[in-house]
Amino acid sequence: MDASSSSSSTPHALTLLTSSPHIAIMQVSHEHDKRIVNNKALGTLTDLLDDSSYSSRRTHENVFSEPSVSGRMTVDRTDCQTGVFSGVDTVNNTTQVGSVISTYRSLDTFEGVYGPANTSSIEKVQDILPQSRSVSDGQHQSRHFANRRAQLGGLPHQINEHPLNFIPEAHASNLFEPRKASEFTNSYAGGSYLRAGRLVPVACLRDGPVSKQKKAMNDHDDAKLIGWSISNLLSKENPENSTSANRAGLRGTKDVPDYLRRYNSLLIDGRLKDSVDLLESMEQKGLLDMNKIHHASFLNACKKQRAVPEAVRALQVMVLLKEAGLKPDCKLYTTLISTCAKCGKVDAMFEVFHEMVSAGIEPNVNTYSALIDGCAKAGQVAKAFGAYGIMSSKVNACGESGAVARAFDVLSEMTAEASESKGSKPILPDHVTVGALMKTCIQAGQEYNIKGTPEVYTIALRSCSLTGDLGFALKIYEDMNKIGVQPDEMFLSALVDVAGHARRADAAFEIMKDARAKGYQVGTIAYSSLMGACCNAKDWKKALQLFEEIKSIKLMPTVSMMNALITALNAEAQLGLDLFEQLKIDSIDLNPTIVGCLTGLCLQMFDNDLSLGNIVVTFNLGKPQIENKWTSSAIKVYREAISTGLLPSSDVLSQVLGCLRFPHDNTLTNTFIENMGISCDIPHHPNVNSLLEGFGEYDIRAFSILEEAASLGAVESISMKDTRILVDARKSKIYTAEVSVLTTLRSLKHRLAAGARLPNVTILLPTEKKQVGLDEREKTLKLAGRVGQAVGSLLRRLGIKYHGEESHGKMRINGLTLRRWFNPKLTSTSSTGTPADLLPLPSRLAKGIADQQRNIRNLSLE
DNA sequence: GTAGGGTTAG
Repeated sequence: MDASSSSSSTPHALTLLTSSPHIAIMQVSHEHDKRIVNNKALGTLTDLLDDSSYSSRRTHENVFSEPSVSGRMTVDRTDCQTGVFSGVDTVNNTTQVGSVISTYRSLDTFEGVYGPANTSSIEKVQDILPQSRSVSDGQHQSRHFANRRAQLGGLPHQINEHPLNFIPEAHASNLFEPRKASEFTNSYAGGSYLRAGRLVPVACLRDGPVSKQKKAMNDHDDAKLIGWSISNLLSKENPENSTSANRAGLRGTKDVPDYLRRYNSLLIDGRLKDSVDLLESMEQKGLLDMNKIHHASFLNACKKQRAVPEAVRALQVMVLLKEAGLKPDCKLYTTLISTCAKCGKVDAMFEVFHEMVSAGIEPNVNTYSALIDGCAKAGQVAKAFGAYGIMSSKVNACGESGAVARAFDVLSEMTAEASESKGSKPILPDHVTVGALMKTCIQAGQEYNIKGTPEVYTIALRSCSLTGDLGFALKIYEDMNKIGVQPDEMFLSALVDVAGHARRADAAFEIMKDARAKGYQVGTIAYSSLMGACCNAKDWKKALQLFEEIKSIKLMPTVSMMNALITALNAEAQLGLDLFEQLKIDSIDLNPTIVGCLTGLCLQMFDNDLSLGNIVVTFNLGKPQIENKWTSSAIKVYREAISTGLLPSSDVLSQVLGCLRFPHDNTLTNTFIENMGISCDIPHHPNVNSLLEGFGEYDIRAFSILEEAASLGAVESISMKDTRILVDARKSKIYTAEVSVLTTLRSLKHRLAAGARLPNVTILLPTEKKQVGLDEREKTLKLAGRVGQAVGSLLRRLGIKYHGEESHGKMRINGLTLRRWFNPKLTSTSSTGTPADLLPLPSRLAKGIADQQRNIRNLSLE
C-alpha cells in the first residue's frame, strides 16, 4: 500500500477523496451508438455477407433474420405478397396479414439494428441463403405450395400458404426423412437436434383464445389424418423398444402410480434416457396420461445435465402424445428453448424456435427473452442483439400511432414490389385493405403478447454486460424510454452492472443518481449491483464510499453487496478487517453477512499464504500452532460473532476451520516428529501421523471450534455408538468434513487408550450424478464431490486404509485397521517433551520396551 | 408443481 492510499484506509477519509469526474450519460450513449453500429454490428454483418466465412458460420443467419420467415425476409416478399393478395381471402384473414407485416418488420429490424441495408447487401444475402430464392412466377410458386401441402399432410389451403409455414423446397418433400445437415440451413454441423418429421406442425392451444389460423390448425392437426401414428413412429425410432422396459428396470411394474414413482426416481437419479424409455413403455401399454407427468421437472433434470437431445426427445414424445391431452403450446416450446439456452446449445435453441414458428405457434416476449438469454449465455452476443432487434421492432409496433405508419409503410412496399414483378397485376389496396392492415398492426402486438416490459429489456442488457458494452445498454435504456416503459429496479441494477463491466464506476454512479432524480425505486437490488460495479471496475475506494452511503441511507447490506465490497478490497485485505473494526466504532451490529464475508476473506488470504509457503508453525511445549495473521483474524471474527449470539453458518465454520490447516509438506512433518522426541523412518512408517497433534493436518484449535459449534447446534454431532460410528458428511462443507473425520479419530484414540475395542467407522459423503454417453447408450455415473475427494485424500495422506469409494458416497474404516494405525512401530529417542496425551499407549509402551530389550540383546550378540 | 429480469466469488 502506498502512502496516499494508506492515509485513506478509513471509510470516512475516503468519502472526501473520491469525488469523481462525472460524465454525461447521453454523451456516452451517442458515442457508443456510433461505435456499435460501425464496428461491431457492421463488422459482424460484413462477415456474414462474406461467402467464404458463411459456410462455417451459417447459423449466424439468425442474427438478422426474423425466424418466423427463416432468413427469407429480404427475398420472400413475393411469396408473402401472393400468399396474401392472390392466394386467399386477404382482408378477412387478419392474422395472415399480420404475419406478412411481421415479415416486413423484420426487414426493418435488420435496418434498424445494422443501419440501412442497401440493395447490394440484400442481394448478397439472397445469394448466400440457398433456400431464399425469390419465387415470383406462378408455376414455380404453386409447385412450392403443393410440396408444402404434401409435407403438411394436406392441411387446408390457406394455412399452407401462410408465410409462416413457408419451408424451403429442399425440405418440403422429405420432411419425414432424416435430413443431412447441409440441407438444413439452421442445423448445426453435427446434425439436427430435431429430426425431420418428429416435430410436426401441431398447434393445439385449447386454453385461451384461439385465432382463426390456430383454429384451422387445430381442426386439422390430427396425427392420424396425416398418415402416421404414435406407435409406428415409436417403433421406427426405437427398434429396441422391447428392451427399453428392461433397461429402465421395469420388470414387475404394473400400475400407473408405480410407474410414476419409478419415473420420478429415474429423474432424481438423472437417468433421463431411462425415464423417456419408461414413458414410451407406458404409452405402449396404454397407461400414459401426459397430464400426470410434470414436464418442468423433466426439463430441469435436462438442464442440470445439459442434455438437450433428451429434452427434445421428450418433447417429441409429448407432441406425439398430444391426443393423450398434452398441449404443445408457446409455453412448452419456450420452456424447451429456455432449456437449450440454459445448456448453452444455441443451435438447438434456434432449431426449436424455427420448428415452433413452422408449427404456427407465435413466439411471445418470453420466447424472445429465452433466445436472447441463450445467445448471451453462449457468448454469441451478435445473435443476442439480433434477437433483441427483432423483438424490439415487434414491441414498437404495438402502439396504435405506430401501427398506422407501419401499415402505410407495408402498403407502399407491397405496391412497389407488385408493380415491379412481372406477370402480376399491380395491387391497389382500397380503404378496406388499409383498414384491415391497420387493425392487424394493432392486434399483432396484442395477439403475440409482445409487450414492452422491463423484464425483456433486462435480459437484453445481459448481452451488453458480457462485452462491457455500455453504449448499447444505454441505447436499450433509450428504446425503453421511447415507448414509455418505465425501468424498474432490476433493470437499473442490470444497467449499473453493465457500467461496472465496462469498468465505468463513474457511469454506474451517474446512472443511479439519474434514476434517483427521476424518482425510480432504487433499493438493495440496485445498490448491490452498484457495489458489484465498483468491484468489477476495480475501484475499492468508490466501493468504500458507497458502503458509507448505504449505511447513511439505512439500507441493510446484502450478502452480495458485502461480498462485492470485500472482493473490491481484495488487494487491500487489511482494509476489510479495518472495516470490521470500523463497524464496531460505528456501532453497526455484526450480522451473518459481514461475518461470512470476513471469514471468507481471511480464508482466501490464508490460502494465498498457504500456496506461497508462508504459513508459520511454531511449537509450544511440543504443540504445533499456526501463526498467521488471517488465521487469527478469522478466529477473532468468529469469536466475536458467537459472543454477540450469532450462530455460525456452515460456510463460516468451514472457512474458519480452513484457516487452521497445516501445510502438507514432509519437512513440517519431520519437524513435528523431532519436536515430539520421536524418531522414526518416515518412508517405513507412513502412519506416524497418528501420533501427531491434529494428526499433522489441523491446528488443534480446529477441534475445539468444531466441538463448540456442535454444542451450539450449528453442526450435527457425530453419532458415536459403541458398535458403530457414523460420520455423516453429506451436507458438510469441505473443511468441516475433514475436521469431523479427524475429531472422530481423536476420540477413537482416547477410546483405544482406555482399552476399548474400536468399532468400524462409516463416513457418508455427497456424490454427484452424471449421465454420460457410451456408444449411443447412456450410463449414469456417480462422481465424488469435492468433499468426498478431500476426505479420500485426507485418509490417504494419513495412511488409513478404507473400504468403498468416495464416488459411491460411502466409505468404511475397519476398527482393526484403526487399531493398527494407532500403533505405529517406532522408537523413542527421548521421553522429555512428549505431551501427556501423546504418551505411547500401554501396549505400545510394552512393545517399545520389548524392542529395546531385543535391541540390547542384539547388540550384545554382536 | 409447468416459460419469465439483476448483483460478488469459485
